[in-house]
This record gives sequence, structure tokens and C-alpha cells, in this order.
Amino acid sequence: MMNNTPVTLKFLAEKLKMSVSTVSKALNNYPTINEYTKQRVQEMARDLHFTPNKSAINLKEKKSHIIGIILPNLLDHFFTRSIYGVEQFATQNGYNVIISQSHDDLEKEIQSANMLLRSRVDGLIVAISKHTQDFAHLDQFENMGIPVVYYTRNPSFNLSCHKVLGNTFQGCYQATKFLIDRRHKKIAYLGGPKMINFTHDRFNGYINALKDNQIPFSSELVAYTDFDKENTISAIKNLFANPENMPTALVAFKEPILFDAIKYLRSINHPNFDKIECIGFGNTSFISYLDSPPIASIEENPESVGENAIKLLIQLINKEIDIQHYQKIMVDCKLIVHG
Amino acid sequence: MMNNTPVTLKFLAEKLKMSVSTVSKALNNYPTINEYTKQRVQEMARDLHFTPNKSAINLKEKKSHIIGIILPNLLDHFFTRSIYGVEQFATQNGYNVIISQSHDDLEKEIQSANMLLRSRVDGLIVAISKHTQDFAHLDQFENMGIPVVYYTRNPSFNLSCHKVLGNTFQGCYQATKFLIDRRHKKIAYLGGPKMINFTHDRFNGYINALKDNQIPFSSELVAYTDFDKENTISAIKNLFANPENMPTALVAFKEPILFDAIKYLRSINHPNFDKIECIGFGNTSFISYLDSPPIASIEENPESVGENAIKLLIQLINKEIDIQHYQKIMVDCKLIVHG
DNA sequence: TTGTATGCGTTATCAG
DNA sequence: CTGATAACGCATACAA
Repeated sequence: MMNNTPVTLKFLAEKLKMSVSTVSKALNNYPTINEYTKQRVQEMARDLHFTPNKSAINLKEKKSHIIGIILPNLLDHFFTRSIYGVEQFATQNGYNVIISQSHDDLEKEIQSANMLLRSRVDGLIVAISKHTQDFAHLDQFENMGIPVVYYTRNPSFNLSCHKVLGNTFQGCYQATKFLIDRRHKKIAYLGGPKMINFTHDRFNGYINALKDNQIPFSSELVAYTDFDKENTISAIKNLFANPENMPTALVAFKEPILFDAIKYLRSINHPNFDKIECIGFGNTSFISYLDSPPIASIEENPESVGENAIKLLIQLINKEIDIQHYQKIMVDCKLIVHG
Repeated sequence: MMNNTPVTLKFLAEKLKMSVSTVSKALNNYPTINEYTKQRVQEMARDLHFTPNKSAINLKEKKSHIIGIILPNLLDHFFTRSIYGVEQFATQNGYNVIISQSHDDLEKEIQSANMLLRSRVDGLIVAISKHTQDFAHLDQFENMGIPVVYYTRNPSFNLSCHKVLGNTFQGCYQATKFLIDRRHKKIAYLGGPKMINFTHDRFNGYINALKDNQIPFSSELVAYTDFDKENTISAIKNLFANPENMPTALVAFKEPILFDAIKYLRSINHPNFDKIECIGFGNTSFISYLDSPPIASIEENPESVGENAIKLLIQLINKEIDIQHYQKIMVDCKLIVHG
């Protein structure tokens, strides 16, 4: 079965005693080629398992039909779900996707970027690492005319780039409002790392919901964690420190830290543990296995974020949108009430 | 900043008034090139942000430096963790990785395979879909001399392929032995879909552990599920149906179904619920949030499975192992006791 | 030490 | 309708 001369157009042409160009045209269904010739060529191609060499085509067409994605981590379901949205639409439009993880390491992110640049991807979708401050490795793409769409994690201060983001303000507003409607007066907010702009967007959603509903704000009910478990626990301790100002509800930046919080509160036998109602960003399927599950989840619709990113990117590739005409797209969250 | 003439070797050569080949050699540090010339070329290349075009190199070298991976699903942490093992070693050896999900759909798997074939990957690592019975789309690779390593999910009946597998027999044996050592006499086994060969390997581990320790086997203590929640619950019902033969411990094919089982047993207020000790394959970090967690987990070491797969693949690519000399590598599991 | 020529596999232009 | 030829960007054998 093993064939060592590669099956190329030339090889087919020799077999068929025709020219390479005729074979090429026949396979690409050129109208000028005789039907019978087409049939002969296509049959031979099938029999010999001819597979066009993408590198040759890329070189010729100056187009790779590849979209690059750089993201921090495939263990985070937000990202894997977002890939699903990207893939769907990319495939429909004849693009393949190369995924590269930065593991939240800048050096690795730079390497990934360079690799994708050498591969001459037609466009790039990127969620930057925690430590990305300098963007030279990503700016290269735009300098070569390759569009870049930042999604989720993006350079918040920079307006000169295309962005697709979850509307995390709206999500947090909605969650807080939901708790207010359930008659909670003392709603705590547990934020993420202060460097991440989402932390503040969500805080703004929280505080605006309070304000719009005449619930007084108390700074004792706000704390931050950098995702580290110890850190989360000390934040939670602070939130529940003052017996005069005890929260009855909690909105958390992300479900994993919410679970840590819940676990801690139960471990100390918090008096009103059963009454406390919690909501976090995420909506893990795992929730159904918890004994004291959050009352609701803020679903960030990662598939939709991914889909919006790829749609924008393809418009940029097709020059339906000018690359300099920077876009910002917000994808709404949805509150999912459990049970 | 935006440059529209692409920076190629030719472009550099013109700027430097040298020939393309000198530029090429200078950039590749040929010993025959004058030091000063090298410097000039390399400096210019840096200043103009020259990036070699991978398609051109692939075409020339007949090598893509790309490894393809086809796997069912990125939402399963077994696979994302295995990717980590692959990436590490691939990068070290100058290979990039293209990941493609089949979503357990044969049609999608075929498309992925064809895409990777057109990309002329240098090797393929694949975990087949649930429905893959015919292997023509994967056999193509070997026919073209491109090595294929099956990992985890593989054509069990077929000995003529390279395989890297978790030693799931050993893992299940060890888990069962652990429960026996804790004085359990009635240990139930909840298996996965019967089509998957791992189901039977694990069952064999279970039954051998029983036999080796003179624990009588009872077919009432064995049931199967296809991962569907309803299905899992009815399997569990059967396992716990006979009051004369009530299990006190349970070994499950995978943690998600184990969690469904635990949830069900609690929901019916099973009399000895607190006493039942469970073990599943997986070792999700989520376990720490459960109220009634499994007593232990069978860690399948996916990173190591991935690493073994890529190591074997690279040996095959380098022809250090003959492609026809089919290998089978087993990666041991490890029992992780919780709490 | 540098330059010229060729070819990798494909598409496209133009001539026949 | 078919074929010869050039070009895409790069590496390399060979010539100078």
C-alpha cells in the first residue's frame, strides 16, 4: 500500500499523458476543460488518493486559510467553549484554526505569536496573558496587514484595537438586581484581581444595581482575591467579619472562587449559612453536584463571544471593515437560575 | 507603520544589493558567509521585521514541522491535560501542534483528517470518535508515509497500529484492592459504554483484584452506563436493588458518572449512604467542593500519556523506529487518596 | 566568499 | 479545449 513517490499534479499528468495545467484545471472544474477529460482526471486523482499540498497553494495564493488563536489556557471552560463558537463559523468559511496556549506566560505568548506569523495566518484572535503589557509581538500582525481581534482579555487602556468582550457589567448588574428582588439588603461583592479590568466592570454593575434600587453601599461588603485559595478565604473572612453588617447574599467574580467561599463558610458553620444566596460568573455543569449550590449563575456565553470574534475577524480579512476602523463588540450575559 | 510590499529574501537582497542566496545563507548562519555580511543582513532583517514564510520552507523541505492532533472534545480535561504533555515535547523538538476536535462525530473526524493531510503534517496523534469503525481516513496517513499514533481511544481489535494507552486495568485493580484492604466485601463496578474497550479492561482489573483476594464475584454488583444521566441512574438502581447483596463500595468508570451515582444515592436517602466508599477514574479538582466526595481517585496521568504519544511519534518521524514495527505503550495510573 | 540556477507543488496567463 | 511558462518564497548544489 505504501507509495513513496508523492502524488502531485505532475505525477498525475505523467500518468494521464497530459499537461500539469490541464490536470489542475480539471480538478478545479474549469469550464474550459472537456467533460470527458475532467472525468478521467478526477477518477485518476481519486484512485491515487491525490491530496493537494496546502503549502504550495498558500505560497501561490498568499493566503493560508488559517486563523490563529492564542489563549491562556485550555483548562478553563470559558476558552474551550469559545473555541467552539470560533470553529463553527471558521469552518463554514473555509478557514482552519490553530490554537496555541500561552499558559499565561508572556514568553510563551510571544513564541506562539511568532509561530503563527511564520505560518502566515490570515487573522488572529487573542486573549492576552495576565502579564502582557507590551504588544510588539501582536502589533507585528497589523503591521503586516493581518487583522487581530482581542477577545475577553484585552489591553483595556488601548482603544486602537478590535475587541469582543462579554458584557460583564450587565451580567453583574442583573445578578445583583436579582438578589435585590429577592429582598436582600446586604449583598457582598467578591472581585477578582484588581489588575483585570473585568473586576471593575463587574463592580460597577454591582454598585449601579444597588444605587438604582436605593440599597445603601457599604465598603465592608466588597473584597478582592487573586484566585489563590488562601487569598480568597481571607477576603471572605473580611466580608463576613462584622456581625452588625453581615451579608445575606454574595456575588462572586468567578465560580471557582465562589465555591471556595461557600466551602469556607460551611466549614466555619456560619450561622445563617443555609440562608445565604450566592451567584458567580461561569455556570459550570458541576453545580448540580453541589450540596449548597449557588442560586444562579451568570452565563457568559463564551460560544457567542467566540462567534462574534471570528465574524468580525472574517469581515476584517475580507476588508468589509477597514482594519483601522476599530470595533468594540459586547456580548450580553444571561442569568441562569438553578433548581 | 503599515508596509505593503512583503519583506521577503528577495526584498532584503535588493535593499542590500546582494543575491537572494547570500541573504538566505547569512540568515541561516552558513559558515561560508563573511561575518560582516552576516551582520549586515541580520541587522536589516531585524529592522525590516523579516519573517520567513513557512509555506515556502515546507514546500522546499517537504516537511511541515507540524504535528496534528485529532481528539473528541476539548471540554474533557483528560484531553486538554494530554495536550499539555504533547506540546511540551513537541515545542522542544521544533514542532508546532494543530488541534482538531471531532466532537465524537465521524464526519467531522474525516474532515479534520483531510485538512491535516492537506497541511502535510509530519505526524498525527489521534483519539478516535465513539463512532469510528472504518479507518480509511486515518490509514491515508500511513500510506503516505506519515506516522500515526493512536492514544487512549483506539481501534482495539487492530494490532497494526501504534498505541499509547492508560493502563486502566492496573488502575482499576489498584482501586479495587484499596477498597478490599479497607475491608469491603461488596464492591460494585459501574462500567462505561460496552463498545469502549476500556470498559472491559477496567472490569478485568476489578475482577482480578477480587479473585486475587478471595472476594466472591457477584454479577448483581456490575452494571453499565453510556454516560447518559438517566442511564446511569437506572444502572445504579440495579446495583443497589437487592437488600441481601447491598454494595458498600463502588468503583466507577469515570468521575462524572460517579457523581451522578452519588447524587442519586443521596437523593433517595440510601440507609448506609455515609458508609459507602467510592472511587472513579479522573481526579477532578472539583472533588474538594463535594460534600460526599469519593474516597480516592484513579489519576490517569494524561500529561504522561500525551508525552509518550509525542515521543513515540517523533521517533517514528525520525525513523528511529520502523513505521511497520507497531508499538504499544501503557502508562500506569495512580491512586490518589483524598482528604 | 558570493552568485546563478533549479526545484518544491500549485495556479494563472497567454499562446496555440 | 489544451499546453507551455512564469511566479509564489525559500534553500541548496554548483559555478565563479
